[in-house]
Amino acid sequence: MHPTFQHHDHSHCAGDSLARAEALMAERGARLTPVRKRVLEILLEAHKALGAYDVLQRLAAEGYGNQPPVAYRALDFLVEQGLAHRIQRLNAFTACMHAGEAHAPAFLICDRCATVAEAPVAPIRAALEAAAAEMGFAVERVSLEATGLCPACREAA
Amino acid sequence: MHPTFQHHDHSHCAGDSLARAEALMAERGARLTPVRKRVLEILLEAHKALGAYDVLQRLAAEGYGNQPPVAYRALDFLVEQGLAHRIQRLNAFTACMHAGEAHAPAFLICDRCATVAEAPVAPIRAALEAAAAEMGFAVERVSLEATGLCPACREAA
DNA sequence: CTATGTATGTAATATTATAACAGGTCAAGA
DNA sequence: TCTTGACCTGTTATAATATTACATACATAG
Ligand SMILES: [Zn+2]
Ligand SMILES: [Zn+2]
Ligand SMILES: [Zn+2]
Ligand SMILES: [Zn+2]
Repeated sequence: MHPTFQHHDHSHCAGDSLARAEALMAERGARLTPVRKRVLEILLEAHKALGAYDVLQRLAAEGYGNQPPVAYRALDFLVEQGLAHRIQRLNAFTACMHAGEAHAPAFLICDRCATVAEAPVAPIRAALEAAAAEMGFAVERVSLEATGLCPACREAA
Repeated sequence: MHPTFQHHDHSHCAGDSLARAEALMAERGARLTPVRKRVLEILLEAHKALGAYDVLQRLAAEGYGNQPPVAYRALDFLVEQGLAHRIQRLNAFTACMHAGEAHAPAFLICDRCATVAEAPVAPIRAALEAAAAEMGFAVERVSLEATGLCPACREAA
């Protein structure tokens, strides 16, 4: 079973990801400011997709600004930097589990518990690009999102 | 080059699709009422993704109701019946070019002109389902959307 | 220090979507 | 025929998501 779906001490992977993120940002000269860092932490702690307003609520509770742009700007930054992904289907955001690794992820979204896992699908992307090229279309960005039931919810059902 | 991206007399494919839709609905005992039919026509005429409010505006101009549910209900019906698709990335809807054919489409969305084409990707879906199964995840619905440049806009650029 | 670019805070507004309820149509069955 | 029930349409109101515009603060380079 994939680690995302296993019961695990999540504080570990959150800590690791955070450290990796800080290293990456330093390397690139990008600024992981307090708000941005806190938003990343919030996403990592949640381990599932959160809406911008969910994030905003938590920020506000901690003394950061409580207007939508505060959340959207931080989230947009994280997405640009590849530290988070946007899940179109949910109008929500999730921390990237492979920051800096140059990956073309597919997202597996549980309909029940909203857990989001990233599946590796490089070959799929290649196949799509080939099909598109035949049609004369130049692919730039791909989003591949699947909904269904995660192992835990499947058992429960 | 794929037909969607070619210059073509679009009234033909719109007419064909509409006829096919009526046949399908009759077969299933579903009702393609005037509003629903008109919405499908609007999508077919546009040949690109339209937002619910774009559709609504046209409906209202023709004497139908001018409140959001009028558009959303018709669009939801068309999507349920497989006569249209929702494009998550654009919060928009587009007529299906293969109604009744049981297909798992990928959408190629032009960043410039918003034209949307359906690419056939049955093998891709199979590959994704296999990858997900290995992680214990049961896929139910897949949405695969790519943005980029269509042939025409590519030439222009 | 001062200018410059960048980040944050806030108000206002735009865009997308749904809930809840009132009538209207139509066909099946008493 | 009349009633019932399913379903479609219309409308009001509101929720949820997202952006624009502008003011302020803060860093760093010159
Ligand atoms: Zn990722
Ligand atoms: Zn689940
Ligand atoms: Zn289709
Ligand atoms: Zn184009």
